[in-house]
Amino acid sequence: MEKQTITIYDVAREAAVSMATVSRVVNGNPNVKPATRKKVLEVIDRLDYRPNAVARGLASKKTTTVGVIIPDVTNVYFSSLARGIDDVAAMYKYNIILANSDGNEQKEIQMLNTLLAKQVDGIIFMGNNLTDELRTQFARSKTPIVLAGSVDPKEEVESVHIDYVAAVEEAVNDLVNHGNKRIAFISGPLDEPINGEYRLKGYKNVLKSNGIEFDEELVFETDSSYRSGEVLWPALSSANVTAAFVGDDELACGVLNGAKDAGVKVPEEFEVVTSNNSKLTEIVRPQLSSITQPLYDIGAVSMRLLTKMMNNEEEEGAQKTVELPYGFIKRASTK
Amino acid sequence: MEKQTITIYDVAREAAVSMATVSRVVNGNPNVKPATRKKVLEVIDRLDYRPNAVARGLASKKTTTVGVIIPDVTNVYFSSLARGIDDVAAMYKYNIILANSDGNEQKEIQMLNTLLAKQVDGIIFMGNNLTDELRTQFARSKTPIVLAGSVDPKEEVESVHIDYVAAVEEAVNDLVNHGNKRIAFISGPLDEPINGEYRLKGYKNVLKSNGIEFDEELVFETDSSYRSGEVLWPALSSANVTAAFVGDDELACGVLNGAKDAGVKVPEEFEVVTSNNSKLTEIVRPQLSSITQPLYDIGAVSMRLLTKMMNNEEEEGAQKTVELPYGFIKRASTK
DNA sequence: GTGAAAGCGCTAACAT
DNA sequence: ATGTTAGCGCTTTCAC
Repeated sequence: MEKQTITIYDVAREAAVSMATVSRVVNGNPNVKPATRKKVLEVIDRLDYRPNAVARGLASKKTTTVGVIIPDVTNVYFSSLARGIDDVAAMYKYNIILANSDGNEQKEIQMLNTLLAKQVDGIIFMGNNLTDELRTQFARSKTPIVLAGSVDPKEEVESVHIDYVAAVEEAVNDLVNHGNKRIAFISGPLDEPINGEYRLKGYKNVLKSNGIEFDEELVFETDSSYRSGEVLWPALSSANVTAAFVGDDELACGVLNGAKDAGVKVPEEFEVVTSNNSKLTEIVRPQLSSITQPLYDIGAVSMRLLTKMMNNEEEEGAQKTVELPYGFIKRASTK
Repeated sequence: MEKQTITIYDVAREAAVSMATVSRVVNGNPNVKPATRKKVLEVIDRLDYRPNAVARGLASKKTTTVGVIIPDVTNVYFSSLARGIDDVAAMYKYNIILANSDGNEQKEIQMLNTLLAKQVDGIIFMGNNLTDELRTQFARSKTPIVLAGSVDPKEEVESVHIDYVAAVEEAVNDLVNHGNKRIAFISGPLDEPINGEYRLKGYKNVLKSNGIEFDEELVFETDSSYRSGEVLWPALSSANVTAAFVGDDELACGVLNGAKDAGVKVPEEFEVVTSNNSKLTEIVRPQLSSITQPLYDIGAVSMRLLTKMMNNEEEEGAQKTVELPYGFIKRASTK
């Protein structure tokens, strides 16, 4: 004896009204006489009726859910963005389908397609490399998409992020001002525009305006893991580096600990600045000076922007790119 | 001129077959002549047809999506579980609706209801306090639910976790073996069973079997934040503590740094063990000895269990509780 | 192996 | 203010 799912029709019959009326009260449509509303509400309560969102989605062509493609929830940078996204989503009554991609293009494309199949009303994409293939796939559907915490070099897709070039300039400038000439540039894959294009440009700009020659040997490309940073010191040391700009906090913690474990004095002999000001920067000793990014806000603003796009509230010809303010916080890892 | 969404019916017409047949090839039903299948597939490709998962969900009463209620994605403990959940979900072609609750019962109930309204096929609940109200709400629906990384003291809901009592016993025993008599018990809210019931019991058990009297003054209840740990040293110090068991890694990092910043030598003068063996334990100096929990696996196993429940593959009268093995890793924060 | 037809539970005109 | 009636795009018997 299966428990029968109870539908809008059951409520209508019990309340002796039409399903249209039930639908109206469920959806808060004001065109219902208070007495009727009350009666319907009672029946709904008595029958423990719950509107079926799937049926509603099919009929209305809106699912009030948005897809979120994330490289890895386990990474604080991304989970901070995700939290901002979810909070704003909840505020606007949306839910989030979260899918981990590991930054793998094939997975990203595949996720995108399942999300579209599930009729999400919009998509937030976090990823470090917006390939052409991906851009093509995006274009296939008319579902609004925004990039959170990343950049579309071609500026075809809406995105929310900070000015990476300027932020890195500020950080590296600090290092130069302390007299450092040989400053390492340490980051994840350079084929990710955020690293190879923007951050590197900021780094080079500062060197140039200070008359320091750019030295290819001081660019260290790794993955962004703690471990990769930890084992980097010997290489840094033999390159006679006295300071480092690092593009990721976990990586920076590794670099810092690797140096310290080798007996190097920080910041006296070696200065480090990092990029994301996540919790980690305060947990290590010495605490890490860092560019500050409003991670939560980047997520929140992305989602807010997406809600506008989903409601066609977006101004025509509005800028595709939202730049949020960055900052710099000096801690003990720099002089 | 809106781009018309193309449906199964369009494909049927173009391929000169019935929609039933199209449905069959889309769903991999073998009862289709190869030639027909080929023809249909061609049309699907040509028309760029994508099955509408919402319509499918309405007709089949399965959405292939599961709800995941999580206190905070930003917390590594939970995000690690979440990653395990999502990976296994993906493996079984499910998607995840992720909702942050902040451990707030009202939000949890509300999320639960939206998830059910969205007709999720199952739910994974992460939370530290399974209240009666929540249990009642769970019972209202027949949707399978499993608890990940937490315990239902009444054992009414399926759950996956480690043996917290035994794990804490092992950790505290280590501390006792090093000659410590005054060992602090530091954790988040004691009204969460995992803290106030299981962990505390393990702690007391060890004291008892070693003839050490339990001292209420050595129990420190805080929230689980880094900051709360950081400011705890003065209190610990005046309680003449020589070691501490801590129930959360962030909290433990705070405790450790607070002590170190006050000039205390770790582990010589003060030993610390923590509970979750997250990345943080290796990032701080000295590195933290810790209970090890297979976080990713707890998530993965929870999801696997849920898939079985969703397919009614679960053995009748099977144990409601899955206990995964814990471990203990000695690092530099203990002698 | 294939088709016809009846829903799935709801929204959204359109009437009244 | 309320009811009637088509769908929404698909799955799923049940025939053939």
